[in-house]
Parts: sequence; structure tokens; C-alpha cells
Amino acid sequence: MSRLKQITEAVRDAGSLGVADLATMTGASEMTIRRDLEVLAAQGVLERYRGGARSLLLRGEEPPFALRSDENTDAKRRIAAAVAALIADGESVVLDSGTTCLEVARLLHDRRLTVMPLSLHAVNALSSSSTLTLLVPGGRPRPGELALTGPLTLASLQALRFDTAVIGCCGLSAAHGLTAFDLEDASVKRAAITSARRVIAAVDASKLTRTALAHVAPVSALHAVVTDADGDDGLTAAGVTVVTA
Amino acid sequence: MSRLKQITEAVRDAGSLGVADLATMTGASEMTIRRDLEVLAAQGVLERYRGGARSLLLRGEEPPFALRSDENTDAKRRIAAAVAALIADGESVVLDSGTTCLEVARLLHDRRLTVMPLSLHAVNALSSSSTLTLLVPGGRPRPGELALTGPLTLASLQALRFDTAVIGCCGLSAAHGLTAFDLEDASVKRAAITSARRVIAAVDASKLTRTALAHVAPVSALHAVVTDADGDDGLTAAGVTVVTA
DNA sequence: AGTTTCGAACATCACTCGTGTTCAATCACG
DNA sequence: CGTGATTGAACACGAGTGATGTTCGAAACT
Repeated sequence: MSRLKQITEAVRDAGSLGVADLATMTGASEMTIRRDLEVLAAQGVLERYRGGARSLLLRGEEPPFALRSDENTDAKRRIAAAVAALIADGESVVLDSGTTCLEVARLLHDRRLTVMPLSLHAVNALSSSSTLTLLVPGGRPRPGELALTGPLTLASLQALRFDTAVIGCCGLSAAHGLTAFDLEDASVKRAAITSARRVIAAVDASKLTRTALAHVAPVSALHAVVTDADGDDGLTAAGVTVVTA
Repeated sequence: MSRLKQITEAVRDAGSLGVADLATMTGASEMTIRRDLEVLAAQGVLERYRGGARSLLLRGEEPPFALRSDENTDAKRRIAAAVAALIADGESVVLDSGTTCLEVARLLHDRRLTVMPLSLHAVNALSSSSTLTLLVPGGRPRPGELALTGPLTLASLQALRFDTAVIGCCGLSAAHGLTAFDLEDASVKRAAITSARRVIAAVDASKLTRTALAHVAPVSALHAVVTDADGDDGLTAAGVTVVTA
């Protein structure tokens, strides 16, 4: 686990912590801790005060993109590979934001497809491809996450029909369906689902038990769920194809 | 001048050249030349054949973005600074594609503005800003240039009104007005101009004498031209404010 | 068949990035 | 107002990275 993530969690759990404590805990020098705190403060994770920092992460809120991106990479890669295998050449695909979908984007780089990613991270991962047709949706990128949201994004989605939507989400359960932390994100995801003939949800195991704030769609809107765990959680019973990567 | 640019020009001027010739000319090893040719071939600049390469650049065509980006940086920076000085805090700005406008984007990073860049390069330069509101237009990014074009881009522009449009162009003259190499680009520029109350053209000296294929707008559509040369070329006579950086 | 060209693999070098150390300036608190 | 803790700028160091050169077996052209 990266030191930044370690600091983030320690400060979140303790509420606030001193620089010296963090230095002891991580084995790094105080100067390095200060530099780390500066980075995390810029990301909005915590707030600095003289001698330490206090957490700004609310419970049930997502840590910023930069911290999630190199976490659980194995599971993400396997899920991404399984998702990519479900997509046939020539399809048009709308690709959700989030770290799991970013992995999917990397695997699609040399495929022959039409892809509209909903996050600038994925756009950048794909912009050097010469084989696929890249479509950028309009919108306002959310800081850090770089997920595109807002009326321009919704308009871009409504103007098009896709073969497949690949949706990454913050929570999924048979009872509450697909849920997201951010209200704007939720409406974008909903628009993406509406514009697609087939919907694939890419969900790592940690999301299967969780439920987030904003409702996106019921489980019945999904055609397939790709996950890395065995826990089925009643999804199969609800009529969804569950693919275990 | 970078070795890649040197090779590009030598091959363009000679039509085709051998690897050994290029190695002698640049002082690099043949292996390095081969690697360079591979890069340039991927950019569509030239075509490789056994023993050398032949140019694919048509006369009057623009070299790819990667080769233009670190060329004439002084002039570009000065022009960009002058353009940035013309923009007041709080404005909404649409920012054209191209290397000059990318420099403008860098200068706007910490300003308080609403900015819609028409190229992904500029989007990336601005996406880490916490002070400005970044709007991404939809569209299909042109390979290399990453300029957004197509119906999604036009729709994004038509949906909004800007205070200022900053346009970079391929050619500008009092007689033929603003011209661009690419037809798609031309219609995007035209839409950007139509959506803006004030239009600033950022043009380095080399463009002032040139005329490109596609007509964008007459000189009368411009409110100010920022350039680095003294040559006025009848623009002032046509009623345009010329700012010399 | 012989010669040339090519590109994969490895070595080398410069450069960057992250980290640690030092120290003067700054801040908080008695 | 003074004293000790904290901070951040500046420099040093080491690991990792990217560009270049060299070698050599394979492939291609004549």
C-alpha cells in the first residue's frame, strides 16, 4: 500500500494526526510527510494545521482518483480483461468513468471499435490509438476524477446509440440496484445506460455489498455483471448474467 | 532544431533519403535514425522503404503537432502572453486548437475564467486547474493534433455563448481573411467565432503571408489580431486592431 | 550466394524524481 | 516578548527512466 494511502487512512481513522506520528508510522522522514500532506491537501483529502493534519473525508465518500488508481490492480485487470472479451470488433461502446473502466480502456486501445469514454483519463489512454474511432463527449470534468458531467455530457449521450455500455459503479446489490456517490455521475450513467442496447457492469468485489447515495438503475437494466468474487448476492436470481473473472 | 524536425525537412526537400545519408547529416547512428523514421512514419510524416524513407508531406500541408510544438516557442509565448492580457477575469473563453493556443491555455491555468478548449492538448493543460471552470466540447479528436471536430463539437459550440473566442489559424490576410488547412477545423473555427461576442486571432508572423485551403471568416469578423511581427499587411486598413507582442 | 539492411537485445549515459538532511525563518505559546 | 517547535527552501544522494550507441543474428534485395 502506498504511503499516501496509508496516511489518508490513518488520518481518516484518527480524525487528525501529527506529522511526527505519521513519520514514525510510515518510517519516512518528517519532510517527506509534509510533502505528502501537501499533496493530499491539494486533493481535498485532508486539511493541514501546524503540526499535523485532519481528515476531510466524510464517511461513505470516495477517496480521490489518484489514490484509488493503483489499488487492487490485479482484480481490476482481470475484470477488465473479461469485459474486453465480451466486446466484439466493430461495436460502438460507451465507457464509464472510474479506475476499473480505465483498465478496460487500456485493453481496448488496439481494437477496432467506436468508443466514447466518460472520463478524460480514459480519453487520454485512447487518444493515441490509430485503430479505433474515439468520440469525446462534452461536459465539465470533475476535478481529480476527470469524469465528464453536466448537460453537455447528457446531450452527447442522447444524440447517440451504442451497442454496449460498460458501467463501473460504486455500489451494486440486488435490492438497491446500481448506485453512485455523485448525483451528477448518476445521471450520466443513467443516460449512458439508456443509450445502449446492452449494459455490462464492471464491479469489483468490494462494491457488491455496498450501497451509495444516488440510485442509477435497477438490476433489471443490466445484462451482465463482471466481478472478481464468488459472492453472487442474489444477482443471478434477479436474472443477470454474472461473469466471474 | 530537433533531429526529428531536421529529418522531416531533409526528407521533404529531397523527396526521399537514405538512412546512411540522414545519419551523416545529423551525426546520429543509423539505429537512431531508424528509430526516428519509425516515429515519423507513425505520425504519417513519411513512408519507410528498405534503406530510407520518402516524404508524405504534401506541399502546403501542415507538419504534425508533435513537430510544431517546440518550434518558435519564443514568439508563441509572447503572443500568448499578449492574448492572455486581453482577457479579463470572469470571462468565458473558447480556445482554438493549435500550438499557439496551447501556450495561451498554459497561461490561463490559474486565472478565474470559464474556458472551452477545442483541443485535447489544451484540455489536458487545464484539467488540473482548481480556479477555472473547464468545459470540454464533444467531438472526434483528430489524430496527433487532438483537435475536436465533427457534429458533436459544433453542437457544443452552438449551445453556448462566449465572451471571447481565441482563434489560431493557418493563414491570415486582408484579402482572403482567415483560412485553415483542414475543412473540418474550418467549420469548428467558424462555429466558435459565431458563438463569441469578441474574436481574437493569435497568429505568428509566418502565417500572415500564407493562405490555406479552407476559408473560415473574413477579416471583418475579427476584433483583434495578436502577432509577433511588424508586417501589418493591410489589416489595420481593414479595420482590425493589431497587437504586436 | 553474397551483400545490405533491419531490428531485437544489451550497455551506457544523462536526466528526472522521490527522499533525506540541513538550516534559517516563522509560528505558537508560556 | 522570548523560547522552543514547526515549517519550507535549498542542496545532496540514489534509484529509476528514457535516449542513444553497439553488436549480432535474421531477413530482404540483387
